[in-house]
Amino acid sequence: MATTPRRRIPEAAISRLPVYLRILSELEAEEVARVSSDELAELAGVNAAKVRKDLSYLGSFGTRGVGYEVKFLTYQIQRELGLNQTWNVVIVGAGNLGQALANYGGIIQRGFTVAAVVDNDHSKVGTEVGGVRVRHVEELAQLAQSKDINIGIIATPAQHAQAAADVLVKAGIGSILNFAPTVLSVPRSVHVRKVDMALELQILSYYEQVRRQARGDNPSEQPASA
Amino acid sequence: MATTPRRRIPEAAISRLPVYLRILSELEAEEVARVSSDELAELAGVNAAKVRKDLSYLGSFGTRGVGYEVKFLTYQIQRELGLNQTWNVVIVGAGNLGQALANYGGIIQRGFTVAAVVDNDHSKVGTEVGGVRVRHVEELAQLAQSKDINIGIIATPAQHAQAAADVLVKAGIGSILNFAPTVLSVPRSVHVRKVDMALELQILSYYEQVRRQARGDNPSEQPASA
DNA sequence: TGATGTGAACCCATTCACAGCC
DNA sequence: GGCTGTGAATGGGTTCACATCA
Repeated sequence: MATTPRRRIPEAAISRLPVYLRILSELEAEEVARVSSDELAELAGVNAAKVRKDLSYLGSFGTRGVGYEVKFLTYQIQRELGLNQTWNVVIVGAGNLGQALANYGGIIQRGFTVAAVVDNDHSKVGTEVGGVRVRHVEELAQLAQSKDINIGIIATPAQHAQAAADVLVKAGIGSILNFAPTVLSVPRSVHVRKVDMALELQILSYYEQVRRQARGDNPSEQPASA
Repeated sequence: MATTPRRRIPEAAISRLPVYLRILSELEAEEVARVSSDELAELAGVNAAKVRKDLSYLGSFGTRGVGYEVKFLTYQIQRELGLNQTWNVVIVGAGNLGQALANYGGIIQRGFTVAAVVDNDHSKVGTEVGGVRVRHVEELAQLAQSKDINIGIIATPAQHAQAAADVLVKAGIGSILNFAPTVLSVPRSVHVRKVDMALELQILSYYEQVRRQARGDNPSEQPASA
């Protein structure tokens, strides 16, 4: 026990750390050595108090009157997020999306390795996707163990997403990234995050509609072609 | 004025409405006529009070002692989100991602039409992607006007994302869905939503690391192979 | 009776404002 | 002097619990 007392960091703050991290890596590429909370806030599109509060959860890594050392802060955030180690992921579903994800090197980037790709379709098993041979989904539990896989990506059609989640959970995987347009039912201890373009578009639709109504437009069902 | 008094609906509630909508459409496909807040909550993975509160922002559409009429509630949520009309979107960037988005019919679904695809690369202009001819990004403002486009999707490489956003804003587009791993700087009135797999994975990494530490593991940089 | 709709209580997140330190 | 770090104040969102009504 007592590796680190590990203060509880609010979920909202955690979700912003990767944003700061990305900005810091850009700054490092530009050989900027130090950054203030004001600058970082500007670049991250949030306010400075939030940046300072978020960073203060990690510890006191800044220098009063000066700012934060870019490299040091990068290291600390990576450490906090667990990005100083490699995580093995499995992609469930070797269709279009699964293949795209496995091949898109820019997405599965430093720190994440596609250790396995599985599918329930026997005709796909054995083909090569993103540098690994596709295995049958029944082998998942065994693969997860032997390859130390902790994160699963669901890239199946909607109707198979829940079954995919069940298999992942049974294989002992605790974190799931869900690309299927489906609400997954999983034990409370499992973390699920969702990537869903349709949802995002529908939310934007709302704000566009508000804008339209504010302008006084009255789009009675179908906007006229004139 | 006074199209609808339009009460302010909390952002958090808005972001859940598309989830309810999707569940309702599944229920409708299964020919379920009524649903209670308890059932809906279970299917949406939230608690029942939240469902009732969210829905109450739209009006009193349920029946006490009974529940909600699936079709009627669907209609009301669609209406609230502006999904009873068609939105035209432009995709900026005709590379791999842009092409995938334009072609993936399941993503650009009912209510959204890919009215234009633009790119800054002249060699791509004129090719056909997702049923439309790619136009040069300089034509965007003109296209936005003539085709009544309100939503832009950024599918460019990171280094061009801000320029893409600038062009969209200048063209009068008020809502942006950003697939590039970049924080966009836009006027406050513009709504931006982000789809970013790498960010999501990094957040999951954090929770896996917490789990690992809770188990007492001590993965000193590289986990040993034993 | 049973489920909605909603004020009130609670809780988490954001922002303020300034003490503390370089 | 300037910027961090952080208690305190504020605000928004969630949950509770019950009055209300079919």
